[in-house]
Amino acid sequence: MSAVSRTSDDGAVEHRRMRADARGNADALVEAATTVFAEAGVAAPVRTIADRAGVGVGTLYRHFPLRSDLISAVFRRELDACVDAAEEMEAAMPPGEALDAWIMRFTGFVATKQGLAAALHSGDTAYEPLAAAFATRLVPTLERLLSAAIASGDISRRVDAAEFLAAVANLCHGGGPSSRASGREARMVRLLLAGLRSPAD
Amino acid sequence: MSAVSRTSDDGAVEHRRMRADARGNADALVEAATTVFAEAGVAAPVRTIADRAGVGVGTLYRHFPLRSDLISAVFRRELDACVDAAEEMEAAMPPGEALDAWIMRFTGFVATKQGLAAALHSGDTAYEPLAAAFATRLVPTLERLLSAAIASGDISRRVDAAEFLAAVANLCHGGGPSSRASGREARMVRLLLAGLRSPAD
DNA sequence: TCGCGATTCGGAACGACGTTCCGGTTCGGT
DNA sequence: ACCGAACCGGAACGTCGTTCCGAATCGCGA
Repeated sequence: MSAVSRTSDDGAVEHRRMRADARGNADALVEAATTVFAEAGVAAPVRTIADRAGVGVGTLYRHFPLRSDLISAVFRRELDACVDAAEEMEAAMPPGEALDAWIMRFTGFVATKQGLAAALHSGDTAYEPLAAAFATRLVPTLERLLSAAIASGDISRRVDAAEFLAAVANLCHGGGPSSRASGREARMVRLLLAGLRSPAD
Repeated sequence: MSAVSRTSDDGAVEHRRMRADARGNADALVEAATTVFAEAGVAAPVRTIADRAGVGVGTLYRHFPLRSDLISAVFRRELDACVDAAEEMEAAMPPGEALDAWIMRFTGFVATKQGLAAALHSGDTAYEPLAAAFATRLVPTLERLLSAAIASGDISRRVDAAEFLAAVANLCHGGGPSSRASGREARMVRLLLAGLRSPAD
């Protein structure tokens, strides 16, 4: 474990001690991946991303040896925004509402990422670091929201935060790039939230 | 639409007007696929199935031109059993319990079929006939159960049967071939069911 | 300013996969 | 027993993820 100032803790791009061209390519790759993922989902062919970045596949693999590294780099920013939103919601509304609002926020995040949830639960070991990154940031946030909502009496059931998060993510897989599918997913997520209110058996 | 006696309505094996060797191979393929799907999930390589059946890939594609045809053939029997179970449950218990029991039965069915739900929602058009077959058999069953439970006052929310079914299936994707994952999924499905009891907003 | 070595680049190459295709084989009615 | 139709098997093609290495490039020290 040589300690040479990693910019992120998930194996993504190192921004120090890098040649200028290398860094330029890494940035171009993240940008290209962002576009391609949005258009074709996270399962998009690697070569498509490399081509769009004007770079060979070798270069892509040099910077992101694991497929999950590239995905992490692309979604880390949005993930942070999602976590930050929780703090604002906690401050602005009662626990029960904050919980609902944040879950719906999370739903919106996942629903637009075609194939993200599928990748996370594919069992493919290559995605475990990515799943871990999500869990590290998201699970504590949800735990806080759940605890507060229980303390205030807004919800009556105690559930495992990781389980609940995985469930919500799973609920958002649905029907490819089609447009109005999001309505269906949101309805089912709301149903799940309603379940938290119903008395435990 | 030439009407020459199809044994099933989803494009699977024709059991009439077939040479004896052809039919033997078709049966061997279904049997092999059953084993392989159970061991490695529905995404298992085609060649694995052909090898296990002692047959070339050409033969496999001759009998099942669409991947979904093979999957249909394998799961149709279990699917029928699932539908039949609903009738027994309706006769044996009150509507609310019957609904719960059948949904958990369905959960058990889907949970053991690695990748089935993922395939159904992959957006790949090859799976649309399969999805249609599931919907045709399962949706009316769930609609009946839901209506009865509403009429008896056991549940208070009205939901779309197809949506709910898709949601339950999605909930069961989780974590690959690992063993005790089913507990998590069942818990979340129960939470969804609890949501049906909570008063509509 | 120049040179040289470490670093990075690009794409050819490999293996796995789904799918198509066709020459050879086998069935089964006559 | 014969012959055409139906069927079989696996070679072959295109796509994908991933690895590998000779060639090109950068940037530090002189």
